[in-house]
Amino acid sequence: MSDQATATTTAAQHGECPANTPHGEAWGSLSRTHAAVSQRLQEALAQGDFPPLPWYEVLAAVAEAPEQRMRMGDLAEALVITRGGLTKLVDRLVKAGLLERTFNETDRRVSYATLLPAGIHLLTEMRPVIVGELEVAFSANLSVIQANELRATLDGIRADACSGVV
Amino acid sequence: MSDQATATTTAAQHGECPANTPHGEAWGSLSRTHAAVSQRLQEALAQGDFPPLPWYEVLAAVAEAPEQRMRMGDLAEALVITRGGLTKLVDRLVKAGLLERTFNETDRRVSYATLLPAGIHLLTEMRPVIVGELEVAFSANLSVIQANELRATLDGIRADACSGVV
DNA sequence: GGACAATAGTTGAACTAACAATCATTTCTG
DNA sequence: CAGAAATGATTGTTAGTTCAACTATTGTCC
Repeated sequence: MSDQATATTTAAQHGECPANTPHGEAWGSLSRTHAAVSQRLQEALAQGDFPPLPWYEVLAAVAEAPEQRMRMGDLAEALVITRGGLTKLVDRLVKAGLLERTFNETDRRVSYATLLPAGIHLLTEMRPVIVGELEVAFSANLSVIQANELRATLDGIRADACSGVV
Repeated sequence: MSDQATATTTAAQHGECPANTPHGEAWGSLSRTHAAVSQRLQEALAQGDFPPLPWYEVLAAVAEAPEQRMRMGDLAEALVITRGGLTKLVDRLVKAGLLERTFNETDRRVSYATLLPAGIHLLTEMRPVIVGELEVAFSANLSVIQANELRATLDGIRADACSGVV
């Protein structure tokens, strides 16, 4: 145990620790950048007395859907959170009068999260805050072309991460 | 401000919602990709009866630091989590025998999270799982050169997001 | 048509993380 | 040198998330 520890210690001290694969480094940057930007957005929202970031994500996702409504399962998948978590998140937005639950007559298992006028209104107030912060964080580093390239790269990675069980 | 809301409401109803700026889209991809890859890593770790992803991140960060130890504040900043959260996270790793707390004689405010042999050993077991999953997710989409470009891009964004208060 | 599996969503318990307040130590300043 | 400000870390509280179990509805296959 001690000799093994000594050996690894030496390796790390020499900087030849095998963690630093290019993809590992890229993942580290991705993870930390997500946390940093997310933190910045949360701060900006809190400063304006707005609800937390997940509320915005729900509203934005539903607003883009046809008829301003989405099935719970689809919404959970779009936000990459669990269905149980989404149920309670939507509960809070419903309680705040931003969403309502509507139902499907032909398949009574499914329920929709449907945008209410108050939700649309709040979304229009939150959006400039989000967009403004993102411009600050992204504009200095990314042209429009580069932003689209970045998006395409990340979407490709996500596709592999999801269907990657194969 | 109400006319502004009305105008935007109409826009949303017509599906020409202005949220889709290039930077906004890039952020959406970044956020969802982070969640998807993170989820995949968590699943792989759970499947091998390994501790959750944050434990790996702590161990990996400390392992790369000189003398396999880091000040709590620096570690929190590196992982982009709060100091309070880190205190309790390190508590769990200490309780598991992976880290120990050590102290600085010259400044007795600071404490270090110091890697123990068991932590080094666990790290060497977890690393191939993480690296393997990342290879699957990234290799199909990214050459080594592209991975480094992605890393540089993301690091630039993070720098702006952190120092961006200006 | 009726049992069985599959799908959609919700609920309760355990865990995790963030926020604010606090303690201890050090540094600055008059 | 004493007191105030700043720094480093921890603690209690609160809120949010996940996981597993559960209900309800629909589809499938003898």
